[in-house]
Amino acid sequence: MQTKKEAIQQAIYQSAVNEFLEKGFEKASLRQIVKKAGTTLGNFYNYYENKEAVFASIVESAYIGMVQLIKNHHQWERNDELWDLTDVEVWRRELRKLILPMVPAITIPFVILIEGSEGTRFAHAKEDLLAVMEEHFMEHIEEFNPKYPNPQMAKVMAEQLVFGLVMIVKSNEDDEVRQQLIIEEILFFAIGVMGILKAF
Amino acid sequence: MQTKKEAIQQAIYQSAVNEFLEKGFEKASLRQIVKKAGTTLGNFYNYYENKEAVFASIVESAYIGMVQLIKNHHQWERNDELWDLTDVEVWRRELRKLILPMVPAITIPFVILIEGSEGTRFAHAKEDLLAVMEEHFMEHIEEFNPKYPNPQMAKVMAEQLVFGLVMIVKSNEDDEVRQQLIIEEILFFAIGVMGILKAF
Amino acid sequence: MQTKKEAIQQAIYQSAVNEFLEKGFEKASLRQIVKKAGTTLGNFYNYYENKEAVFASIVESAYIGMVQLIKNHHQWERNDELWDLTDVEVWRRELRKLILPMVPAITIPFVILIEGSEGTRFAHAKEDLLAVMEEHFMEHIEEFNPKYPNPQMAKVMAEQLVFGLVMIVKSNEDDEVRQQLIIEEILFFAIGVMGILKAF
Amino acid sequence: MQTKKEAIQQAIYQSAVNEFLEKGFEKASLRQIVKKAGTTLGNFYNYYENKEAVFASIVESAYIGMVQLIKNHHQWERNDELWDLTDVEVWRRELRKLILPMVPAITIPFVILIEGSEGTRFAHAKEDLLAVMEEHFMEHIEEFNPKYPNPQMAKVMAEQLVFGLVMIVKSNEDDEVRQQLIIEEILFFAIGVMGILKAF
DNA sequence: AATGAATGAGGGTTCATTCAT
DNA sequence: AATGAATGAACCCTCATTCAT
Repeated sequence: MQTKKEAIQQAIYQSAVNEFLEKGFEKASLRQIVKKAGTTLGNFYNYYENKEAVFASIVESAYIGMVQLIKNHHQWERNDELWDLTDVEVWRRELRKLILPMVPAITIPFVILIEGSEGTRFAHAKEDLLAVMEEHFMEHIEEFNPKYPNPQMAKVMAEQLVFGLVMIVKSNEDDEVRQQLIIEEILFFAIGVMGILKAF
Repeated sequence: MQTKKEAIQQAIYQSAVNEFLEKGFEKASLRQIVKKAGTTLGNFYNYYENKEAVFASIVESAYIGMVQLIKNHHQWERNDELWDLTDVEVWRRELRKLILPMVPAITIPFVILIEGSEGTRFAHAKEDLLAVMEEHFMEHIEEFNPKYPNPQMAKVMAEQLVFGLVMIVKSNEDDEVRQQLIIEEILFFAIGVMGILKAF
Repeated sequence: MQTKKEAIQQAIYQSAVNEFLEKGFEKASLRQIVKKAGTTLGNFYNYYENKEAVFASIVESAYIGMVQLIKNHHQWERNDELWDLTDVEVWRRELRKLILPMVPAITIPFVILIEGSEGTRFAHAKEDLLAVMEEHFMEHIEEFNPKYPNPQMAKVMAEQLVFGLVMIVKSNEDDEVRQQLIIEEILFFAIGVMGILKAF
Repeated sequence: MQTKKEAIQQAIYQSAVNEFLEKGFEKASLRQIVKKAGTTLGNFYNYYENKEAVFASIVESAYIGMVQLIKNHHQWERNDELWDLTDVEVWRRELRKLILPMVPAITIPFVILIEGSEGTRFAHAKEDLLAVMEEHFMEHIEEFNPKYPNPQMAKVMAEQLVFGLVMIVKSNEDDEVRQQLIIEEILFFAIGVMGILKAF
């Protein structure tokens, strides 16, 4: 049975998720959070140490997952022959295998971590991820067309891809749909990147 | 000759641009703006009616430009044969002609309008633009592959493209470079979109 | 045998002693007290009525002792010939006899009563004691040099002596040492007072 | 002419002096300060950066004076023959010459610095002064009676003397009286210390 | 044109105490 | 006997805006 204590904690947690998702850490108002959770400001501090603590309780595991992902980033595409494929549908199938394990990490807490961490000790998370991804795109450029004249696109691609994943999660609540769209998103990037690299 | 009055107005304006770009309208602090502009809080109100007025003065013409762009969106790609091209380099050349007139609109005020309008009467601008672009992507889907099973990608694409343009402007101060990257960005989208549509 | 109930009460009591000694009544935090006592805020109220009650339980007997002391203050130095002595060492010996009975009253609770009572019903205790002692010093002045031009020193002496006793207790945990220093303290005052009175 | 601005600043300053003197930094309430100054909490921040800033404005020069005093502490009693005097009245006269230059430093801000600094960056000032004074008393013990069995009294003396000066300032508003009492206070200590050292 | 004083609302946080379980 | 949830007031501080000078 769920005790009342847990019910309120849950209510605060959920209300905080909504508030942080909508406004980010700094703009989020504890007064707003507790009001929507049906309790009082003083009582909030019986459940969480402070504003950052409830934020941390939301994003912490997403952060840990992200750190893992970054640590293993050299394994992201092991089979190099992937890039030789020309049939998009085959590509899609191969990508799915590659991407599926990462999908469960891409959730609302992940979105809050990326978009709403300013002002917290997680503020560096977004930049860390972007740095790795930029480097990753850079490696593709080096490999496929070292003479590509716009390497600044690596950074743009990194930010854009992360932002795209964030948008997919925010706009779609169903897990199946999210999964599908994430595959499409990454396929889209793979095709686009190869495309602009080819010609020069 | 620039009078002193104009100089102060300019200083406030520029300081406000920096502040709004960095923090958005709501988080921006008038105290910070006037301090960096070398004047005082009270004097600010001799030049602008209030916080939103200076924001508007920055963003207004970018907004008008955007509205124009939206109004003419059906003309964005007049020559349909464009999509039949297979040589990327030719595509790039054609796109350049198409895109160049739009480039001057994609500036810092545009970025502020898109990213920092929350809490102002321009808050809807971003959504308006996204709506048109989503519709635009939708039309491409209808035209090239009506059976494409993930039409939600139209929205993702729209948000992503706008965000990419914003990132390009924020990360690159040189006009030439911005222009170049904007072309690449749109080329990237064109290729990517055609790619994921092809297979189904 | 000490029951568990008594053990907790003891723990709270001791924790409160430390907290009140360190911060005084008003700055002391019940949360801090119960945490260090290993129990909870709610449970505290099963043992004490409120914050002031636990303070009173610490300070009460010291207060009663002090009231007794004050009531008998005319007996503090019965043998007037004491003041005729010139040999310091003899003085020290006589003072010891006089002072020893008072020493057990000068303890940590006494210190808390004097230093930390603000905000409680014991707040007046310090002033009461000081008033009597000031009067006492005044009597010495009257007796030995009625023309002494700085009778305000009586008040200063009173405050200083009490404060000195407090410091001795706070800085020295050993009973023997405390006793020794209290004798020295009072001897120091006796000599000093006689000294400044003599000359005028 | 005193402008209104200065009047309010003065009112806040004076109100803060009273509050800090009475309660110390931590217990002092800005709300109380501004209420007594006849203004509002928000307006306080037009005059001072924060609570600690107004505190600093009160004690800063007293602190600087104290640091100077400590730096020169080896000069406190240059003429060693002072201690050979037996006539108290001569002693009093010599002490007066020695002490007078220090008297202007012993003011209300000094009292606040010593008694009310906890929680501020001046918190160490009291201990610094006490350490030097304890050492100073220790030197006297070493010089006049190295076998004195209660060297812990050096610390007690230090705390007591400082406290005595504080009390003199708090209890007497007239500068002449303060001066007179400070002389007596230090004479009292000189006599007392020499007295308890003599016998062993 | 320029200053900055003044206001009032809102921000996060700590507190002693009460109460249902 | 024990828990800790709940309350409401107080804490320091920042804010955009108004206004008298």
